[in-house]
Amino acid sequence: MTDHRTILHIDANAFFASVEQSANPELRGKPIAVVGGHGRTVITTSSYEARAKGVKTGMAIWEAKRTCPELLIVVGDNKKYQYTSTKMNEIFRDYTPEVEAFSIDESWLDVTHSLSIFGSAENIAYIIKARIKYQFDITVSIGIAPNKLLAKLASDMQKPDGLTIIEPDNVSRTLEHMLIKELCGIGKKMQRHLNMMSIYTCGELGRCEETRLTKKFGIIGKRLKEMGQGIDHSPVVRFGKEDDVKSVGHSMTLERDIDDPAEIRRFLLQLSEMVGSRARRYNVSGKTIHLYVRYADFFSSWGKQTTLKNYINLSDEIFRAALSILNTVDLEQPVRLLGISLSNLKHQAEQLPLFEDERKKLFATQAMDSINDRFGRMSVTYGTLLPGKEKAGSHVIPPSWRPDGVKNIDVQ
DNA sequence: TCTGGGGTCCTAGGACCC
DNA sequence: TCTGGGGTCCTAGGACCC
Repeated sequence: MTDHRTILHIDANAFFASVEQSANPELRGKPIAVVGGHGRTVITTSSYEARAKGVKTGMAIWEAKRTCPELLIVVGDNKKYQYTSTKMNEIFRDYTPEVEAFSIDESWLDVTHSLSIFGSAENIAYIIKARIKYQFDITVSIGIAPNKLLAKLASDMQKPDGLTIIEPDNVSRTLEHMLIKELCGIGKKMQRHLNMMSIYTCGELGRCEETRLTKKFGIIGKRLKEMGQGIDHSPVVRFGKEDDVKSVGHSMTLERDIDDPAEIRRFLLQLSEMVGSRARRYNVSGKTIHLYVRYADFFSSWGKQTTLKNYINLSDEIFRAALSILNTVDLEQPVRLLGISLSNLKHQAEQLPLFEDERKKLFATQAMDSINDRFGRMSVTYGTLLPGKEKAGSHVIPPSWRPDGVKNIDVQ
């Protein structure tokens, strides 16, 4: 069995910051940072000019400003990023239908069957770079390799505006001295465990006795050895062919820590509406509700879940379930963050409820959802929320956001 | 005014059923 | 009055990714 694939991994450099600089000439060439719109936000992305001065993702604004006083702060605009990402992926699909969006700013392309049309993978990469630069004034780093693991590794090797090719007969030479943490899938903990086994490089990982790895890590031991050898058979999964979404959730860090039960309930209702409206938009309902609380000290937190008999996706049903979880707990500290997610999902058959009052409720919900879609989240909501002035603020969507929505469910 | 938000997958232990 | 055991569903928690 031969695996002669040619895979591209395309990574937009400093994506959110690049989009902002592209949209506003006054930001170009300057250190800028994109942040969320609320009080306790952190740096989501920063431009290369800012990174050169020590600004890093995850820093608090004051911290970043201390590192780089001339830093320009830009509140993120999700719509722009979604639009640009979707358009970029349309460009990718000019070269192969096999395009998989890994996140809002990263995609894999399987160009194996496009090579005869476009000449070479390198050629495709250069054309894509030029088109993205011309159309959006954004640079991308591209990796070309025989599989997804290596293509992603390659795109990371030169930034920004890089193009790195790992030829099949060059794989072992490339991996020999590559540190294991560079591999997608090996994080801090795994790195520490492997280091304790005297494994530091991919070369060492690939040569490690498989039984030694399976003894320590169980089922993934085999996979780890393969990763060290640069083996990866996972396919590029094109748009619309992804697995169904497994959960829908939202969380928010509050502007200030709160302990007033009524206030906590208000935020839970708001989260329930965010989760519910998205579930309804995807046409899914779920029967497991998970409530997550982080306390004022930041370090202590808990999560509790409950599974219902019925599948639900109405905001007030989600709210009631979250509240029933909360009622089983005595809060130990003021609350810093609240989160709700809905899982155990199934696609919902679209059918009208039998009874008049249920139909009315459904129509009311749909009307509310469509108004919120047009005029922004929470334009219309339940009465309990109205007196409150505090809202979640505009959250910057995370890079894990996928163009065209979440996986399968949003695509047609 | 220290430290965001959205996901997936895996494991371990208990309940319950046949 | 021993101690089976496989399968499924559930909760809790951790590691990883962006």
